[in-house]
Formats: sequence, structure tokens, C-alpha cells
Amino acid sequence: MYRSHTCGELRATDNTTEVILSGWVQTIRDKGFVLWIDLRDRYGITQLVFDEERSSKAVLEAAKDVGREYVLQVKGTVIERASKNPNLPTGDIEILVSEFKVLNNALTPPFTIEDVTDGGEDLRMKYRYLDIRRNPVKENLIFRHKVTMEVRKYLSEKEFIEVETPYLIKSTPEGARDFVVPSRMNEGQFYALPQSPQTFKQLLMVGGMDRYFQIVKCFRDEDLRADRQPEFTQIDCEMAFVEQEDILGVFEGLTRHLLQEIKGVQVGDFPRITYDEAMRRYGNDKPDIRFGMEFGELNTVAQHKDFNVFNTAELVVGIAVPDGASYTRKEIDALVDWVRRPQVGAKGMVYVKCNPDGTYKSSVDKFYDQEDLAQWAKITGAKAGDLICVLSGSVNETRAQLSALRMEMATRLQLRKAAVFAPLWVTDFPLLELDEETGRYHAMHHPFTAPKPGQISMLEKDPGAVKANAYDLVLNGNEIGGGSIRIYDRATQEVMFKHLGFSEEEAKAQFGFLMDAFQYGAPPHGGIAFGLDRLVAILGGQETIRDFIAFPKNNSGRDVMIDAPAPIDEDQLKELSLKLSVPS
RNA sequence: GGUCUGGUAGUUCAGUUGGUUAGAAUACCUGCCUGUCACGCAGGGGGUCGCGGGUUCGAGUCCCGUCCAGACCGCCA
Repeated sequence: MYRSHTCGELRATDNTTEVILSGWVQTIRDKGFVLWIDLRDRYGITQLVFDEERSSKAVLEAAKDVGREYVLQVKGTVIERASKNPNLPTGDIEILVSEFKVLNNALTPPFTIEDVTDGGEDLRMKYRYLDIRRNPVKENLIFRHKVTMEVRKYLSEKEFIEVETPYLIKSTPEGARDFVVPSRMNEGQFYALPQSPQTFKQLLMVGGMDRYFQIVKCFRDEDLRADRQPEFTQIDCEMAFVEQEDILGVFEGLTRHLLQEIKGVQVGDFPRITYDEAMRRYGNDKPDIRFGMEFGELNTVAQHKDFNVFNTAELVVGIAVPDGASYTRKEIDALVDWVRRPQVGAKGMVYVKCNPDGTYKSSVDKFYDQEDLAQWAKITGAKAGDLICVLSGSVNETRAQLSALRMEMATRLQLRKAAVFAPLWVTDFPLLELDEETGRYHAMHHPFTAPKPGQISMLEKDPGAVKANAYDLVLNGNEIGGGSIRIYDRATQEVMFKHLGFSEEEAKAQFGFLMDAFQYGAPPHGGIAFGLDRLVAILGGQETIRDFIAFPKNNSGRDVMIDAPAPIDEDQLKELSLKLSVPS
């Protein structure tokens, strides 16, 4: 037997009990006459004591030879401590060790295994198995487990069935780049790893599964971010015989359940706004509504004066930064520089200080009088003491720029509080999106999304105006879920493919199986998929998803621990009928 | 593909205007210490200043290139 108890469970009531513990050496405090070792496992820390009076000389001497992170098995008696540690759950007791065994020794770890480590990101990833011994990472993984358990519990209670779908599927040109896998048995042919189980879950609906979910890995070969990994986990869901309202109801319920069970937070009905409204009020389709600073469009009051920049702009729009009027000239200049960074891309910024005395001071006083500026303040909701920041230009770019500024100011003003949860639904997404480079329309969500009833006819004349039965669930400025009502008849699906620029042959080759299935009694259906990594990170109050993934990839898509990806040898290439055009 | 930031001891970092032998903290090693728990005290070892080139009497410091890491833009149906 390696242990009778864990390192986290012994209390004063266990006094005099004979126990066996196993774990890792957290720290050694050697006072000469007495020596303590903190023994750590997943459950906690228990202090071991060795001293000159009560321990045998051999045991005490041997204890002086152990090092950090050694794996020990100890046998001893629980005793009440002479000096207790109120900061530790096991702080009332310690183990007087009668014998112990070093199960394994350990090199000095390259960084300290403590809550606040001295290790940098890179090093922690290289030795991720050591990082996982640290409480913050360990707790995150346990937290993730709790979330997935609650998801399974909730959905199972609602009659959802978890079904596994294949990982080796077919590559399609739409959307993100696929990871591809060469097939040895089918020379020159490739599988692709799924970007999502989209078509399979729809086929499960045709198969009559009615309510499906799956906690499933998905793969996208695109550049990474703090909240984006090449392989990531989705809570993928689909329901038959539903309309949008049914789906929003069930998954608002799931989200509320998680907030309640995981965070103990109660939220009322989730607000809903349309995509168009989100863009107008926040410049963003995933607005963070934990704070205000809503956009105020100033075209009517700022144009037709002598300020040419505004007169020639498609959109003039501002936000009121709370208490920003006290900014110095230098601080405002820094803000202007900030919006002019290439990442934001604004050409400049007009500001209005709303002085506490009710007067206004702006960077465009030459063109606008106090009355004009009072109008701006009214529209942006600026109060005395605020700073109005105004950007102008083309609609889409200006909104994106001001949205970036809004988020930046909220961060600086600490309005993005991790303990506050503000979910909302964004609905009525456009069906299609114009790719400005190719001049082609592509599906904003995916090509299986149903247009709003009655709007199919608009596809010909004004494809960009067609709205879809598509929706996103946004939490604290992050898209945590997105879905749609699907097309379920062959004719409509064919029309969609045609408008996306597929020839009949291409559509048949790539999605013929789905359109065939639609001819055999496909039920109306729709669904949603949640990004689990992101959801867990946000519930955990953090921005980066990496610390909620046991073995994540770095910025360049590398696993620095196992050093992947890596070249494969000549024999493997040959077996797969592959030839490299670059030296490996 | 692009922008920005960083790379100096095992680790996290400091390093002034380009100037003597590159520092701190922590980790590690040795010794001391009668109740520690971030133990304390004394001492010690530890450096290809990412790599390559250039400017200079002299480069951790300035310039060019390159690699690596991180954040962001593009991208992510």
C-alpha cells in the first residue's frame, strides 16, 4: 500500500493515527535539531517532522539527504503540532515519521513549483508536467473538469445524447485551413481533421437522434492568439424540430446553469441585440456590456460645418470616456498615438474635454462652438468631467477603430471586471459577407445556415442584405458560442452553394452526401457550438486559454515539450507516397 | 504576411552617455541554528550578455541581419 491517506485530509481529530502518505517534497526546513518536510500531492500539503528526540538517528540523517520534488513514501503517526499553522487545512497536525522510503529522486526543477513561480512561459511549457504540479494550473484543470461535468449533466438531463463523430474526414475549401493527414492505403489522397463536426451532427439529425451533443476536439490551421489554439475543444450541439427561440432557450439555460453551479452567480434573462445594432452601438459583433461607453453617431451634428475631415467621412462617431477630461495634453497625445498604431489604424482623433464647469474644450474649437459640442456630449452621453473621443472615416473601419479604443479605455479604467458576468445574444447575423479581396461573397457563419424566412429571394439582388437565422452567445466581450438554424432541403442548399460560387459539380463533390441525405426526410434542425477552452477561461476569470489546457501549443503552433511538429523520415514519406519540395 | 515588445547566472530581472573584474533577488551547495511553515544567519559555486556581421581604441549597451518567445493586425466558413 502506497498510502492510507492523501496529503490534504488529516486533521486534529486524526491525532495518534498511524498513517502512510506518499507525495512530492515541496520544501525542506532544516533547523539542525529538527527538520520539517512539506509533503505535497494533488490534495494538499502535510508537514512531516523529524527530530533528534523522537526520530531514530538513521531516519533523521536520511531525511537530510532528500531534495526538492523527491517522491517519498512515509510511515508515521499523526501528532498535534506544538505551533499550529492556521493558513494550512492540515496545519493543526504533522506526521512524526518512523520510517520512509525515497520512491524516486528528482533533479532540481528549472523553476520553482510554487503558486507564484519564477518560471517564464516558455520554460513552463517545456516542463509542463512540472507546471501542472503547481496549484494554479492544477486548479484550472480541475475547474475545467467541473465545467465539462456540469455541461454533460445539464444536457443529459435535457435528453441530449453524446455521440462521437470521426476525426478523419474530408477537406473542404470554405472557411479555415484544414490540417490534412495523408492516407497510406489510398495513395495520393488525404483526410482532413474536422474544423467542426458540422455536417455529421446534421446527419445525426437526419438519423433521428433529435438532440445531440459532443465535447469534441476541432482543428484549424490558422495563426494563433492568446485565446486561440490550433486544436481546441467545442461543446457541439444540435437539435431537431426546433426554431431559433427553442435553441436560445435551451442554451441560455445551460449558460445560466454553469454560472450558477460553477460561479454561484445568478443572471436574469440574457439581453438580445441584433448584429446591426451591436455594430452601431459598439462597433463590434461581440460587445462587452459590463460597461457603457456606447457609440454616439455624430454625422448630423458634426458635418456641414467647415471641418473637412468630418464632412468627407462616411461616419463620424464618438464615445465618452468617464472622467477623461482631466487628461493632460501629453496623455491625450499618447491616446492619439495609440489609435494611430498600425494595429488600430485611425488617421487621427478629435477630442472634447467636458470640463467640470460645463464648458467644452476641443481639438476642433476652430470649427465648432460650445453649442455644437454640447450636442456631441448629449449624443455620446458625456457628462461633465468626461472626455469625448471622436473618430471618422469609412463605416466599417471607423467602428472597428473606435471599438478597439473603447475596449482599451475600459481596460485602463478597470471596467472589465473578471468577477462580473454579462452575457448577451447577438442575433440576425448577415447570411453572407463580401470578401473585399476576391469580390466574392462567402458564408459568414457556414454554408448550411438558413436565411431568414422570406429573404431567399433577396439573394439575387442584394446578397449582402440577407439576414440569417444565426446567433452568437457573447460573454464579457468574447464570443463563447455560435450557431444557426440550418437549411434542411436540397433545393435551398443548392441555391446557397450557387451563391457562394460553387459549381454544381463542386457542390456535389464536396457536400453531395449531405444534400442526398436531405432527400430522405431531413427534419428542421439547428444548433450551436461553444468554445469550451474560452468559456472555461472566462468563467475562471482569465484571458488566456493556455492555462486551462493541459498541454497547449505556443504562439507558432509548436508543442515545445515534445518538440512537435517535426520532420518524418524518408521511409515514412515513401510509404505515404509523399515528396517534399523543401528540405526537411 | 505585417506591427510592436522582449532575449544578460538554473530562474526572474537590473545594467546610467559606449569605458576597470557584468550585478540583485531567488534557486543550488556547505556550515550554524531547540518549533519552522516564503524559516533565519554566515559563506560558496554559477555568465558563449540568443546567434552572425558591422561601427569603434573599446560594444551587454549603437547599426544591419537572423533565430526564438509573447501581444496584436491580417487570417480564424
